[in-house]
Amino acid sequence: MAARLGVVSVVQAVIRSLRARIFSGELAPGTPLAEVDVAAQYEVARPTAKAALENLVASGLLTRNAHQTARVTLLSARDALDIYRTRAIIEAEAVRLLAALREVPSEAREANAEITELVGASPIDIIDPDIRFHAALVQALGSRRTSAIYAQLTDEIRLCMTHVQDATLLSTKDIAAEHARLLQLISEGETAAAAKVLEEHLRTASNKLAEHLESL
Amino acid sequence: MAARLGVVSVVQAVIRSLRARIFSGELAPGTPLAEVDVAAQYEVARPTAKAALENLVASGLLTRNAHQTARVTLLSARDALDIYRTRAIIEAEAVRLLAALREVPSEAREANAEITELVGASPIDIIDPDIRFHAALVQALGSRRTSAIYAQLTDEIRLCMTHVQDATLLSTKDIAAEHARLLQLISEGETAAAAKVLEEHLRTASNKLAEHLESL
DNA sequence: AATACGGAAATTGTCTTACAAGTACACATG
DNA sequence: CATGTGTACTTGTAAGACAATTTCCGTATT
Repeated sequence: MAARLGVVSVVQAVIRSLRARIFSGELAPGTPLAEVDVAAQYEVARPTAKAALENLVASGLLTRNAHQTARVTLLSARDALDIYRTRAIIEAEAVRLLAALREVPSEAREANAEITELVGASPIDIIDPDIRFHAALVQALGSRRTSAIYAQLTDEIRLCMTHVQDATLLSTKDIAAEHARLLQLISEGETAAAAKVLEEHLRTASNKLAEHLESL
Repeated sequence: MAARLGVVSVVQAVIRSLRARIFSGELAPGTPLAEVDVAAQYEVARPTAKAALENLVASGLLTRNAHQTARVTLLSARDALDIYRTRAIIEAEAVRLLAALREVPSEAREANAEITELVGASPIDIIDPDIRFHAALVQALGSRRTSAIYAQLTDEIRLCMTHVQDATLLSTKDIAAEHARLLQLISEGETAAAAKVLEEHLRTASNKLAEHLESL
């Protein structure tokens, strides 16, 4: 049950901290993270810092070439479109299965309820429930590997969000409404229609996102 | 252009060698790989061996718990079904796109021609062209991340193959015939039928595979 | 003045050594 | 025979050092 403790290993702890700082926006895209600096900041040995950085590079959160210092990944518009296209493949399949079973995951319903309550809040606050909503759909597939792959994508999706930061790309109300419509189609067993709504939902979101990234 | 050289870094070289040995069957599933042993074999420092092992653990080729020596992953029947289910999601989407464009990737056609020529050969020899056939379909999606994810899955697929080793699960002739039928449906623009054939192709393969793994 | 060359600084890649911490297995003991 | 303990083995982390590579800046040349 070590997973419930905050620290499993020093490397893991550093990884967690860096991830949190990246997602919070404290470490903005492009920020350099040298091994010695990270080691000094956390008071750990350089190999430890190195291992943490390599892990984050593998996740796509950091980018680095050989003999160059790692930097927080700066995603392009092309990247955003690619990420959303990939997630759409997985989520569409999940939605088709759920619709075939006419099974609406309770976590998805709860996450969307949370979004509905946050109509006036900052767009940053809806990132978390929004991600939980979509993750709940994928989770329903019940595939360990599909979920793992989607979790990886989720990291990059969150990174996308930090790029746009406070920019309001879509209204909270619209998002909640589209989610609700999707859940309704699932409950009605409309597999094709549900998949179509999801794909359209992701397409409009990624277009807005790409448009915003292009303007940077 | 360092990628064309055999050695980019020592860690990478060790990773490559271990991967090859795992896929060749020299390192059978369950084989323990202690850090000190790997370091001694390749005459590298333990941290270097450690980094290589950690990379392979991340790929799923090796398995290890904290403070325990890594072992070549032993896949269960459940794992095989999960792997094939996940790859089916991605490949089905690729096939649907290709059929919509009526575009048959030349690499897929060439890979299947290679399989056809190997009707009498050992089942091990068709692993490579078979994997290339399926990879060509996914490559056609033109998505960097989808391809990367599929490449990861490919590692586990190859690992599956080493588990069954010489066991003839499906006849080479049948495989080539199903591939040919799939390509034909793609060229005819039969999106739904092509996807269905692919899913059936993967389902029968994974069932045979799972059945065989269950009996171990 | 612009460009090419050369060198110094910074950073990563790897190795060596060392010790701490955890796990597993055998052994002794009740 | 079951249980607890201790030891050997393995991994986790640290500290220091040197090699290799890249980047950047200053200098010299055209």
